[in-house]
Formats: sequence, C-alpha cells, structure tokens
Amino acid sequence: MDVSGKQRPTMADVAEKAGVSRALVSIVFRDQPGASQETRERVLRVADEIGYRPDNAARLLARGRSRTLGVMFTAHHTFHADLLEGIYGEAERLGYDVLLSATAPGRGESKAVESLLGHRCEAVILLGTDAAAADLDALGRRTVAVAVGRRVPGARLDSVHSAESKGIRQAMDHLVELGHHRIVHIDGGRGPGSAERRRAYRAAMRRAGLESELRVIPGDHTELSGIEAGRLLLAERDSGGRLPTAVLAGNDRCAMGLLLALTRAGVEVPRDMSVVGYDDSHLSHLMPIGLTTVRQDAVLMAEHAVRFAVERLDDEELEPREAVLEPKLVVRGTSGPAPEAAAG
Amino acid sequence: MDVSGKQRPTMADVAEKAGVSRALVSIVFRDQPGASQETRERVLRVADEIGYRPDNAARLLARGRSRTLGVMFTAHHTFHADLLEGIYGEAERLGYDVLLSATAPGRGESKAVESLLGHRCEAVILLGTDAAAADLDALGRRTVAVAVGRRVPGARLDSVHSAESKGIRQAMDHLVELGHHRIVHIDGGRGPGSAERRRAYRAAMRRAGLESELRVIPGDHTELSGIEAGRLLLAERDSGGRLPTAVLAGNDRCAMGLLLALTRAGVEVPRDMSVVGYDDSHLSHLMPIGLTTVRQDAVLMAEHAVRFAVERLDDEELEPREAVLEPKLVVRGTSGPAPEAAAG
DNA sequence: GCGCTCTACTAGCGCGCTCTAGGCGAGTAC
DNA sequence: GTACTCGCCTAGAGCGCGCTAGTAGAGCGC
Repeated sequence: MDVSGKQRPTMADVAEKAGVSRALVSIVFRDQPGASQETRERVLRVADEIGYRPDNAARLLARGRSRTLGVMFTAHHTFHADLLEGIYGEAERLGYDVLLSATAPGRGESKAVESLLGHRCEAVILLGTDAAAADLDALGRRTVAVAVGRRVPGARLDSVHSAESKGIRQAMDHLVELGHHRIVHIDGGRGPGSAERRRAYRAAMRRAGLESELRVIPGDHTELSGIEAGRLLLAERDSGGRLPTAVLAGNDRCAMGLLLALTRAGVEVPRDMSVVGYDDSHLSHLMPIGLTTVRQDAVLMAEHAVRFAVERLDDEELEPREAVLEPKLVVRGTSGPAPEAAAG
Repeated sequence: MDVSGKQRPTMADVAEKAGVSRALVSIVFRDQPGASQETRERVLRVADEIGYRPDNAARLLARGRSRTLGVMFTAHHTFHADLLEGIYGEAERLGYDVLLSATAPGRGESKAVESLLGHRCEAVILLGTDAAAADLDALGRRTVAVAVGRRVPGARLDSVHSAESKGIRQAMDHLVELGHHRIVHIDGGRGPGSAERRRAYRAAMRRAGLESELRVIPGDHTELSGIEAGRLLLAERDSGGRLPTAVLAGNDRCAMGLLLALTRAGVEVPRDMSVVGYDDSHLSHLMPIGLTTVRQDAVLMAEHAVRFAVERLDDEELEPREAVLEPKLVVRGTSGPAPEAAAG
C-alpha cells in the first residue's frame, strides 16, 4: 500500500482518499475560508494518515512569493549565533521562514548569497559582511538586502548597526576615568564596524590628550588575534618595554583570546591590565568575573534587520534606511583602576 | 525596460532575448550536450545581462530531485561550526547543495527539521541531536537521515560518531600515567556521546583501581557548565576539601569554561590541576598553551555523514550504517604530572 | 534519387502547488 | 415566479523549470 518506495504523497493523494478536490485540500492547508469544519477535519486526518506534507518548492512556485528570508553568517562567530536567535524569533512572528547559509574557508560570501538567492529567498540578511560597498549596492538593487553590523553609506540597502563611535567613546571615557593612559586598541581589520571603532578610538585618545600613547595593533575579530596581540605585548615587556595599562579589543572573541594569553603569563586582570571587549556576546557573561564590554543588543539588532527586510518587501520603493542602535558600556570585572593610579 | 519592479527574469526572458527556445536555455544552464559553443556563449551573455538566475524551486519541482542536503545544528556549538565546513566541502564535491537550520532557544529540533524537510531537502544531517531514539527512527523511515556525534542503535538511520570509549580510555590512561588519582568527570547530560563517555570514564577509573575516587559532576557541554563545575570545586576546596588533580571535561567548551574559572581563582593549570577536553574544536588550538583534548576529526566526520546521506539516496534499501571514527588524544599544555606525584 | 547518422535545436507535457472564476444548492427578499 | 446572496466546493490555468520525443538540415554512401 504504502511500501512503494519513499514517494512523497501529494495533495492529489489526499484529495482522492478524502473524496474531495485538490483545491479543497489546498484551502484546508492554507487555513483559508471555504471549507466546512467537518471537511477540514477529515482532510487533515487523511493527510496525517498517509503522511502528507506540503511541498514548499511547489508552493513557492505557485505562490510567486516564498516568504523566506535568507541569512548569511559566519559559522564561528558567537555574536552571529546570538543574532540568529533573534532573527528566528522575529521572522516567525512575522510569518516568514528562515534559511541559513554560512561562510567558511573555501566558501566565500558570494557563494553563500548565491545559494540563498537560488533557493528563492525574498530577501537576504548579511551578518557582518566585509564585501565591498559597490557589491552590496549591486546586491541591494537586485534583491532586498540588509547588512547587519556595518554601515554602508550610499548603497541601496538597509543596514542595522550600533553607534560604534558612541560605544567606543563610553569605553574610553570609562578607562580614562580609571586613570589609564597607555590604552592600546586591537582592531578588527576590515571586519564590520572596525573602521568606525578604530576611528573613534583615535578620536578619544586625542580628546583625552593621549595622542602620544595612541597605538593600534592589527587584528581580525578572532580569539587568535587576541592571543597574538597578547603575545606581542608580553614579548615587548620581556624585552624591556612596558605593558599598556588597558586594552580595547576589537570584539569579545579578541578580548577573550587576549585574556587567555595574559592570565597564562601571570598578568592579572584587571589589577595589572584592564581589558574591554565589544559585542556582549554569550561569552562575556560566562566569564567568572565577567568581561567589561560594549553591549550590542543582538536580539534588538536582529529584530530591526528582519523588520527592515519585511517592510521593504511590502514596499519596494522605500528609501534605504539605517538603524543605529545605542550601544551601552557594561562594566564587569575586567576593568579597574590603572596600575600607576592605584600605586600613587 | 528593466525598471518594471523586481520581477525575476525567467528562462523564457533569456530565450526570447537570445532568439532561441526555452529548452535550449535549459540545456545551456544544465551544461548538457546539445548546443553549439557559439549559442552557449550568447545565451550565457544574455542571461548575465538581464540578471537571470535559475529558480531552484521550479528546478526541484521539475526535476523531482532537489540534490539538497539539510543540516540541523546548534548555533553556539563551535564543534558544529567545524563540522559545517567539512559538510559544505564534501557536499559541493558530490554536487549537492546545503541548507542550514539552527536549533536555538524557542526553536527545537523538530521545528528545525520540519523547516528543512519543507524545503525539500532529500536528506537531513543532524549534528548532535538529543532527540529520542524512537523519534530518530521515525525520521529515518520518513526520509534519509544521518546522526552525527551520536550512536542510535536500532534506529533506521545512519550515524557517524567517534569511538567515545576509546577516546576516553586514552585520555584516562594518559592521566593515570601522569600519576593522577582524583580524576573528576564533568559530563554532558543527555548531550550526544555523553552517556558513552561517562560509562568509559567509570570503566577506566575501575580498571585503574580508583573506584573510590570516581566522581561525575553533571554538566551540559557548554562553557557555563564548566564554569559552574569549577566554582563548585573551588567552593569545596575553600571549605576544607581537596581539589581533584585532574578533570576530564565533557567537551572543549566545558573545559574552556573550567579553565577560565580555575585560572581566575589562581589555580594554575597544569601545575595544580590537569584539564582534558573532548572534540578538538577550534578553541583548543587557540589557547596559548593549548588544551589537551581528544581529537574528533570534524572534517572526516562531516565527509562520512555527507557520503552516507548521498549513498543512501542512491540506494534506499541500504541497511543502516554506523561509522565509528578513531579519536585520538592530543596532548597539549593543560595536562601534566599530578601534584602529589611531582611533590614526592 | 534514397536511407542513414549526427548535430543543433524546439514543442509541449508535467512536477505539486496556488488561485481565479465559477457551479450548485439552499436560503431570503420581493 | 425572478433575483440575489452565501456557504461549500471544483475546474483548470499557470508558476519556472526539466526532459522526452521529435524536427530540420547537413553530410555521406550508394
């Protein structure tokens, strides 16, 4: 009866077995008016019996709309994982399905996006893209796109990011107030938001009259870059230099790596050095004394991104919009008074 | 000309503009024989001009097969991120597309799987599922499914996992050889592989004549559980107890959390305590002195999983198979001689 | 001339669904 | 009676593609 291979049952099978037309089955499954309660129940029962499930591909095709959002993310970024949770929630609320596509070594952003578009996503949400602005502009013209965590001035797409400069300014004010002078920044290379953070760091150093101490160590938003920066600083100390009293990391992952390198080498945080991260990803809460970091509300960002996408789907003519969320410094245990200040 | 909304161009548009039939365009895009080189180039050029891209939904529908694998994973698991990379690679090699669906708070495994199936994935690969064996069996009967990182004896699906007991045995042998007696295991609750690891730990302790020291602290494969276990141990020490000399963590994330808790509290690893992880995820390489861990080759596991899925798609009648990969202890910096042994 | 093969191409059905247009019977109004 | 509505249901076109069957034309042998 049923053993004839794993042939998916179709609407026609349900219709036949329930003694109604295909159209009626369709109505029932779309939960639309036009069928009696009795028939509805019978159809659903039969469908369940023969294991029928609507075929999305056919559905999309027939409907013309897929009500599916594509999300590009990077597998190893914990902050992206935080964002994903928010995206799933908001998308479900708005009646959209979500498809994921990861970037990974050997699988660049364009491949990931192509895959999504090929699966008929109506819009793509890019988490932390580092594509050229021109490419993003082109993408935005071809389809509905939203960039998260990154400003893309002039490009034809919506973006959601936090006011990087404000976040950095808060962090820097915090450190300066604690008496820090030698404040080093490990940056995020061409990662999303890095340019703004770097700029804000420089500005803050100047404003505090610390231009002479200004120093940016190149990094890339991974634990490894934090570890390497840590090693670099420790090596400098060992060859007679002085450690900075505070480090402003490019993000939490980087801060995490740095902390590991430091604690391993016996540098106590925050007694000997303060460390501030950026993101407030899952990691930051986890640490025993907590990472002082600049909070970007992942859920809020995610919700904005989804809403932008959906609103633009409803009205293609919308001008590109930009949501700039207020970041907020969260002081936890990794920042404290500067050693000099404490010593005298 | 082109401004008429964001209407996706179809094959017919390309055909018309190139002055050929739809079928020919189809041939060109499927890279099939039956078109002259000249025509091929013209069609591709035209397609590029008007921004045509094949519509997957229609494609699947017409073809009957989607050649798409669905992967369920958990957003915050770094080991899953490692697996994903391998999956993408192997799937591409075999000509399959990959669709991702994450589990997250508020989005259980069944939801994630339904989403994949709804998008016409031919097979689903479950990374670290903790679903009941009966559910997995049902899933395996309904579609082609592969469970990664978990044994599912008796269920109608393929599985790929490592020989947990061997891995644990190697780790335990290593610790015992180093003179450790008080070896505690933080387990992974009902997480994949946990039961086997727990059992193997117990067996190893017994074999080493250390039943009296046997102790399992409940955990759940997250950093947090490592931190909490760390706090617990430290609290016990502070109220007069003794720290274990070694901890066998449920996975790397847990080991990571534990290390953070320990180093924060001034417990030096491996001088005061040895820590061994499980997975050899990205994290483990990153740490300055490196985490001693049991290596599960993510890429290899991923490749097996993809191949199992594809092979079963080609031959539905295959008996359920199980790939058991040899794990391998990787000794890095977090394990060393037991304190007592070193002291005397 | 015929039949044959080979290459380059096309017509048109069908995948499983949505959705518009409409049918049918019963009720309600006049 | 006609005219209209309303609730429940169906016929059938079409979504964008893949694919089978077939055609047109060139070349070649006899």
